[in-house]
Amino acid sequence: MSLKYAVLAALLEGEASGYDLAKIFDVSVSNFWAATPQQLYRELERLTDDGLVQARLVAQERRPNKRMFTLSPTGRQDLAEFTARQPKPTAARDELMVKVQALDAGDPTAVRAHIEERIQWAHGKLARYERVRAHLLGDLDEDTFLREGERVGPYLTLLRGISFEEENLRWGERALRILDGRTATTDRERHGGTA
Amino acid sequence: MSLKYAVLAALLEGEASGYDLAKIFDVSVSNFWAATPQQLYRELERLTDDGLVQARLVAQERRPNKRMFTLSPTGRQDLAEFTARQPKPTAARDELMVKVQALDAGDPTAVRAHIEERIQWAHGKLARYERVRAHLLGDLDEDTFLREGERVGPYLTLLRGISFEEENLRWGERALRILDGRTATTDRERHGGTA
DNA sequence: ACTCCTTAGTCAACTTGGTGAATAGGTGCG
DNA sequence: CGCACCTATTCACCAAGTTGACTAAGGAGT
Repeated sequence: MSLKYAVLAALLEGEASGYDLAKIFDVSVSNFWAATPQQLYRELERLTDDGLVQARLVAQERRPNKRMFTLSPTGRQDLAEFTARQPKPTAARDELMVKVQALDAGDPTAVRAHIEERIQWAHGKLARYERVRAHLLGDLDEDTFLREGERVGPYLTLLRGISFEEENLRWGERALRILDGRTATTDRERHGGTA
Repeated sequence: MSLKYAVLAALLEGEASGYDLAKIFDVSVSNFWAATPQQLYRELERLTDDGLVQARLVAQERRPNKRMFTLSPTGRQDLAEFTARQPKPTAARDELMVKVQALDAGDPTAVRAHIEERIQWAHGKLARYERVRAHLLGDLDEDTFLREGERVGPYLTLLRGISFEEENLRWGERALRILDGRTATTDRERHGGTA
């Protein structure tokens, strides 16, 4: 149900094509609601049928034609009503954590490598987020923007995304230290230390 | 695909019924992989058919009969291989954030209230996590456990869960301050201040 | 006595989400 | 000159998740 509203919320930024939305989702929305391009196209189709967005065909030369979508008044109101309804609790889905959970009965060095990749990934995400942040702020400083900007919503979700990735980083570093501490211990034991 | 391995990983703790697993998922696993009881029962059925878990019927008096599931050697190996494969990136699904994103075109006071609820929820989760942590540690202190415990996996995922909720708390408090700062500004403007 | 909660599970229907490929011209790189 | 990537979308299928009801018995609270 929420993909619908994630799309409507994304269209608050203005007219966009399915392709545009796919990119927007990729860089920012995916942080709290991931969706593949196919999901977006399908959802836009439905939203158009239900009159929540208006579609218009833009013929292009040297590029495929595209359909641009705008939030309709009905869509805007539906979205507003949605914000007032009680949200469902967060549903996390992190495959890495499943592997970490099973680490002791699995392949600890492989899992260690996955954690390192996750750390690299987080660095990349943070760099992209910083660019989104600069873009959102425009020429205002943060305090002014937060007090007077017309759209703090996207900034707040961005802050959540940033602290999520920072937390990923801190957790990852700690996890690596812990795992390294253990292999060190195991080595010592192997050479006849503790036992 | 990962629900399968989340279940297998949970069975590393020992034999459990579907009902037990539902509770385990509720308090700890749900943090990185949420699942409803129905999903678990279905998955256990499949895993039994595929020989990855062994099922045994336990007749009970004054309680409904139950089926207890154990990880089979094949299941254990499948799980180990899974840990070595590259994980998919995290897929977040947070309805509250969708509402926050649309906040400026929606109902800011309602969203504010949702954030407050989220904060309360996070407090509750943290309290439960502390109990899980104490249970995992047993009589060891953290350092010893992390160096010598046989199963650090569940502890590491728990740490991630704890810092996630702490981050929720910090973000929530900050978001509330920001929103309050804005209504204050709006009030001043209404009384003829800034313009 | 009545109701609600807990244990323990099953079934069916439905809604979402994910995968992979097809189409098709344009651009950039070496 | 060819190959890979970018724009832009669609189709078809398959996998996964969600909802709600139903069964059944015991215990706890009012």
